[in-house]
Amino acid sequence: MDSGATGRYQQMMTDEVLWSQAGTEKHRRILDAALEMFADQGYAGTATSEIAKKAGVSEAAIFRHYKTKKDLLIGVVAPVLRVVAPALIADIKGILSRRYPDLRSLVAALVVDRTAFVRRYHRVLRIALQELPFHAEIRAIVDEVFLREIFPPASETIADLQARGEMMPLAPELVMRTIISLTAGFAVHRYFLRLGEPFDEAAERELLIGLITKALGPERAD
Amino acid sequence: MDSGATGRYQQMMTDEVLWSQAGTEKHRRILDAALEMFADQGYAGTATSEIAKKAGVSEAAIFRHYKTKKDLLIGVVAPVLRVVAPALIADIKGILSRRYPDLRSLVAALVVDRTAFVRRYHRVLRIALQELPFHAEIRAIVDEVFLREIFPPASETIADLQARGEMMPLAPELVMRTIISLTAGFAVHRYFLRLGEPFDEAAERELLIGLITKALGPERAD
Amino acid sequence: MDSGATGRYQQMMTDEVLWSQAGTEKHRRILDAALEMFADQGYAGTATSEIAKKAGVSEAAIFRHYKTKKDLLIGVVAPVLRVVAPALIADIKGILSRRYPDLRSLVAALVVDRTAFVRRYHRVLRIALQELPFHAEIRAIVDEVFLREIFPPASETIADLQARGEMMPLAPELVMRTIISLTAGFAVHRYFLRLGEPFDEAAERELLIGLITKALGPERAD
Amino acid sequence: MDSGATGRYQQMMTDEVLWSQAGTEKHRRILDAALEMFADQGYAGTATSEIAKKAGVSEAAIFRHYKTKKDLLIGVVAPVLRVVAPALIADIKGILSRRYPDLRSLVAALVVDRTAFVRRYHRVLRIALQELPFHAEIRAIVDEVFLREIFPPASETIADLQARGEMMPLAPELVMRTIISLTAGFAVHRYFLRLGEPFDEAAERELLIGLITKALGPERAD
DNA sequence: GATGAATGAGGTTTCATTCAT
DNA sequence: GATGAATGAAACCTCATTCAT
Repeated sequence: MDSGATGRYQQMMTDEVLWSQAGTEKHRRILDAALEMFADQGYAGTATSEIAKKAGVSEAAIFRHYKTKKDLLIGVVAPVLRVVAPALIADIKGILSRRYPDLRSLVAALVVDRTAFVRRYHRVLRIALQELPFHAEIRAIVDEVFLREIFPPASETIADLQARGEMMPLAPELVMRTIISLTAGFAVHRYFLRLGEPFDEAAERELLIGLITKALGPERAD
Repeated sequence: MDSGATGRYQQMMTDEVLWSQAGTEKHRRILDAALEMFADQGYAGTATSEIAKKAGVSEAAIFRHYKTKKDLLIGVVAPVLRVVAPALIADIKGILSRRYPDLRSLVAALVVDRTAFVRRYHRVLRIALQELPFHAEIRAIVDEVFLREIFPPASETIADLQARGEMMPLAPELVMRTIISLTAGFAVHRYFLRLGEPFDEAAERELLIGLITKALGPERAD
Repeated sequence: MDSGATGRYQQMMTDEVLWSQAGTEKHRRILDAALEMFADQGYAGTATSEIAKKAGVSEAAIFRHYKTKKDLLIGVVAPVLRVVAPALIADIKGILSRRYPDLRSLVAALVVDRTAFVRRYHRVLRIALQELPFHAEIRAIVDEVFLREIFPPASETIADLQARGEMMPLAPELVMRTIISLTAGFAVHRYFLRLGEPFDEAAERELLIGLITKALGPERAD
Repeated sequence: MDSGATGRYQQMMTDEVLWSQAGTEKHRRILDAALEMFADQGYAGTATSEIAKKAGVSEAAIFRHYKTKKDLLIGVVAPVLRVVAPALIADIKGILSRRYPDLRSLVAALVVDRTAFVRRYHRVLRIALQELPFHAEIRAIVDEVFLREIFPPASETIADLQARGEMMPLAPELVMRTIISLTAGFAVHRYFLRLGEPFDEAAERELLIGLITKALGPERAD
């Protein structure tokens, strides 16, 4: 399901690589269990004892690796934000360095890539999103990664597209917010609000691509 | 602060009306305190004792009115969803029953209305959003209100606009998702990610209106 | 066993008066249990669960009254230091305001009083002594009570005795240290190092009185 | 710093000699760390993990040398009590075997010796004192050393002095208690209640000597 | 001989909830 | 109707100790 454009990191970023901090098998199981339970029940709604049970370890084992429950949360969330997000950027650059016949092709490449990312890491992203308002530590990571690693290259690319007349001359922040909003709307619909309906992912993705392209495309003569 | 277009419910839905369940001053203070703390710290992250202290009542007083903590959550969230949302719809109908020179004017009327709504109730909405994944009760209310009270009239209106050639012929779900996504992106940026930057609300709103109009406007000849 | 000179506080300072903070019977039982266990096993060596069990209450009951275990320690120790010690002083003043045929009679009155005090409160005193090095809070109380309420009147009395030629002209600190050291040596021997031997309290007290009198009495011609 | 009268053991009893049980550098570091932490935080208030960290070894290393934490406590405290105290006695005997012009010279020699001892080992003594009530093992050592090695020769010497008319005919236990009480009062003031005041050690020691001499000296004609 | 990982038992504290007054 | 006291259960976390490597 991952198209070739998705980039190399998809294959590499197995959990073993992602959780390179975890030296032991048990440590990895702790992270796996925490990831799943935090995603399902929220951070505050999950007891460390539940995580321990699900991981098949003692509760004390958790606290050997993480001084506090909050440290565990960071331990689960940070790698994805720190390691994966920058890898994404590298891929975006690859995508953008190619030539596209029109904005639509570009958006299509981007969206396919992004939805694959969301599909792969949706549980961690869900946790990060849910806990963002309550944990300054997570906000700090997001701020840092975004401002330092995502915003500058993305701005550059947007400026480039706008210079070529392929995109409306909107502020880069607004462009990014638009793409993120619409993609997130798609993802929320798809992954977080499971309404049990059948979901034709490919078709939906095409519609999303169309919407973004239309919203951001160059102004036509009225 | 609420423009005239905002509709009648704004004036009516003071907290006293909203919390019509609350017969006594104390009851209202409990709901106020719970609203604020749930919004700030999340449901699971807020102790009933904290709510009691902030409300200036005994903990037992809370449990006189609500059998369980979860009941209190519902008591805080449900009125807005049940009372306010339908009132919104009534207003939307009013908005839509008028004639507009073009889609843009319509979207403008809608967006102004919606952002006022978000501004007014953003804390309750935040709670509802945050707790949606964890509480079937809230999901049920949202489902019910949405499916029964919001979706049908909105669909009808969308179909109407599409019939008039003012809007792309997209599925009503997608149209609504698009409006919601972009408005929510705006609101999140505005209310939940306080980055401390100055924020020119009127200008930003114009941009939002432009984006939605462009995304959903009728297909131009290529 | 308390001679008339012992003063009024002995009769008054029952635990009910001492623990006036304790509104409930259970609260008092908590303080009683904590007092006993801290004295027997030390603060760090006593679990709150043990205190709860001995008091016949739930562990949570302890933490309703005292936010932390340390607060409980202070709650046990402070009243004796704050309420009883100053009452002592008042009595000392009474003792000293009388006329005595010689230093020995004065020391006798004092020692009887002091040993009665130690006998009455030896467990709290033991705790205070044991925990003094580890808890700045207790040190602060001792400092305050001593410097503010004990030292000044005692100094005055000592100066008075020295002026009358009844006592060696030593610094008041040293006089007090001598009395306290010898009395404490007596008390430690008597109450804290239970060597199981029979102990003729009255006779020992006489010896103590003699020693103090001799040590502090006026210099004889050599 | 140690005057000549202090005796031979001062030079010998470096920690290396004292902790002759410790074969390795690490073992010695463990004992050093335990000594310091037990003195500062008490036995029950010190975690083995803290000791390990301060010693720069693994926690397991501690348990290689000592089966339990209590064994470590004994390992820290016993040598001083078993090795140093008897050495003291030997010195006392030396001191006492000399002839003194009067009781005061004798007391002076003793006190100088004893305060030097306290200065040298005050941390171990502090631990022993603190933990005495809670550990039968320590009490047993103290009892044994005292009853077997200190009491008999000291009694003999006291009897000797009393026979020579240099000392009041008090029970040897009381004589020893008096000396210990007053010296301990001095030491507590000096080492354990650091009140931050300047402290003229030599002058204070003279006063202590005077007090003991006066308290225990022969009865003058009244 | 030393360690890092692991743990069972238990530490203090908090929680939502009940109940006598 | 309101409260302060009370609590069982469970929260997070720490402890002394063991053991495979």
